[in-house]
Amino acid sequence: MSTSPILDSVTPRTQPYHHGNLRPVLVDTAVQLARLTGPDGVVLREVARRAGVSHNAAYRHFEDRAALLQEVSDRAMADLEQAMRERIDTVAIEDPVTRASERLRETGRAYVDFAIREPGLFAVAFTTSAGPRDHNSATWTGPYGVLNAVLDELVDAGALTPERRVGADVACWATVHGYAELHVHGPLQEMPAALRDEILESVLDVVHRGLMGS
Amino acid sequence: MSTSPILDSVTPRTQPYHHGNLRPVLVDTAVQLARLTGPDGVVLREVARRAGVSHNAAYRHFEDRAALLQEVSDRAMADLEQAMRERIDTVAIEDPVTRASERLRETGRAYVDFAIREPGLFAVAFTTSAGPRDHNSATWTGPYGVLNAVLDELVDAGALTPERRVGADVACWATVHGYAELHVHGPLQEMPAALRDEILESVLDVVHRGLMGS
DNA sequence: AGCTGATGTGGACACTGACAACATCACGCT
DNA sequence: AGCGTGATGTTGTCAGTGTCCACATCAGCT
Repeated sequence: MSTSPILDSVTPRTQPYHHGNLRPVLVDTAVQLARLTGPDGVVLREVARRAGVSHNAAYRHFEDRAALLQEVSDRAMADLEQAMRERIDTVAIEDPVTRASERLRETGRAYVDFAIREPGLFAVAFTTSAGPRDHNSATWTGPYGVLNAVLDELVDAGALTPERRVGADVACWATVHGYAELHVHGPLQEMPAALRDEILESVLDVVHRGLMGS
Repeated sequence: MSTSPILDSVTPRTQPYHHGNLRPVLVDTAVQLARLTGPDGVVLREVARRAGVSHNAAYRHFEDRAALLQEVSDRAMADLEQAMRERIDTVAIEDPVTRASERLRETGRAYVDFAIREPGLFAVAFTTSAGPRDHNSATWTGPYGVLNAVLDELVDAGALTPERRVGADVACWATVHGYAELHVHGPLQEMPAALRDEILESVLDVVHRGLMGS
């Protein structure tokens, strides 16, 4: 049936018509783009291009561009959580009080470091936020769950009173989140890294004293 | 020369060819759009449409879409600053220490309130941030300048030691900024207003204790 | 063998930011 | 008085994007 063997050997699809594994590849590609350029860089057609597939192919796996972005956001949140867990586990201190305190500090440092190291992912993580599913701290997972667990350790160690435990999660979260935002996308972008780290320590001091007294 | 008097009486431009006052009108329109839809809503063609002018007219007054957005950002920053100043001036307390403390709290409340009340402007204000021109707190104006002034009042009143004054600005800023972000664009959007205000007070308590001891 | 549903393609449409060529007009110079 | 010149506004165009629709391909079941 071939009119020309040349066309037949050159033209035939080097890739099968059906990719077979497209969805995860699309997500990976989108994550890669998000790391480079943030939320606005996650362009449906560019993702398809890099996946070696036609534009529109993504619509078989995602409702929307927003749906794909949400997937990237979930991945970013998971990455952030893991970064926090890893850093927390590096604390090797016996005394329960100082141990819990230091673990809280590492939580904050990990949060800010992640934002600095992965600005694109950090941005995507908080652009399409479905928010905490419920207001019950116990069942919550993700970065917020990690923070809550560490704060509970402080209460168990007797370093944080139950009264001050109320709202402490939001206070900690807001502080490191704001610090990260101001440095990553905000007006403090140009601050040298050394100074940034130094001031972060003093900010963590403020939170520590505010929660547990001097 | 008119082929038809009807066309001549119907067609003539109701508006003069040159707008005469376009630039400020464009900025106003852009601000209006930003309030409704945030940074992404500031669409050059839509701004021109609402100003009753053709697309591209804006290019005679702004280099870029980014340039127009920067103008909106400046306006938003000025609005935020004014909101803070107004709220600060409502504090009517004699005792210098409690007066300065309360003025600091009002600074934070005003910041968060503005973000809640004008989410679009708040977002634009921090999207295109040129950042503090210099790291010298004295010459700085805008919201950051207001904060620094209030913190200096606390030092003058003897409530805040000079050592703890270092980095206090960033600590305060980060806390309220993070609190605002989490509530305006972030995972805490769905929190009821009453609870939001209540927790903000406890967060401000943490900052107060952290800076000035219990 | 043939059907069917899932998956991928090609083509369109409306929208956007940006550029280039042209139109209009206020103002100053001769 | 006339002219021209630069600022301002317009029209036309291009590439790029998200999304919809019709069609192509193909694996697996009947």
